[in-house]
Amino acid sequence: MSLIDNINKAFDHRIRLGIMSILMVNDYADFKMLKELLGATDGNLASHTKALEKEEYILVEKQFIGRKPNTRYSATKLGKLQFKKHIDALEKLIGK
Amino acid sequence: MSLIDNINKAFDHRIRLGIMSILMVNDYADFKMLKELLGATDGNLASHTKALEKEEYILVEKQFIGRKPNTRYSATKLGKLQFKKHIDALEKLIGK
DNA sequence: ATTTTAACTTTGAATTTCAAAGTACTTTAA
DNA sequence: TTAAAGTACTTTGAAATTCAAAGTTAAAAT
Repeated sequence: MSLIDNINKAFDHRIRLGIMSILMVNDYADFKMLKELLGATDGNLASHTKALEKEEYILVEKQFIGRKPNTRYSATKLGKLQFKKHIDALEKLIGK
Repeated sequence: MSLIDNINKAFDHRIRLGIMSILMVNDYADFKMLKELLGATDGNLASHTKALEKEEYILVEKQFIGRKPNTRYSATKLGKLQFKKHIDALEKLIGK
């Protein structure tokens, strides 16, 4: 068991780290919100949300608000758990 | 200025994060030590140290110990500074 | 009616990651 | 003493990932 075993590969990237951080404190965030908060381009954000969705760390819900499409994201129970583990591992790694 | 502006891309990867963490508390670490602590393969570790070297975040020194080649790494002043900034940014991001 | 804006998705090129194989010795064992 | 095994990396190139440009579809503004 190495030093970085509990560092989760899925959260290695700063945009995915950002997405999860946002979804830990907000029940939902939509595409636009994530995009603005993270300063990501559309395609880039889409691929990172897709990666987290694939791991089942976030849930994607598509709906219409009025007549406009809207995609909103939330963290799954698994995602929250794994993210917490990741943070703990990070703290252990850097906190000494 | 977005949420993740101060998250340093160079430290996004867990192996590079591990290397820097080790070099923050140890003046030096050699290839073998990094490899064991991080559980990385040779080629993989080499490419991550190269990436950090390119940014001038670590210093690479090659010497012989007895008759064996030995490569040791240390964090540069810049590397330490940038890593601290990164950690601060991480804490801000995840600490609520 | 036409242009602009919004909210994404698709695409594929560029970059990054990774481990297998290679290099250049040194050490051990026969 | 010479062959086999180990050490300490480096090189290579295939695979995976990242990224933004361009595309799509429809709404809003002019």
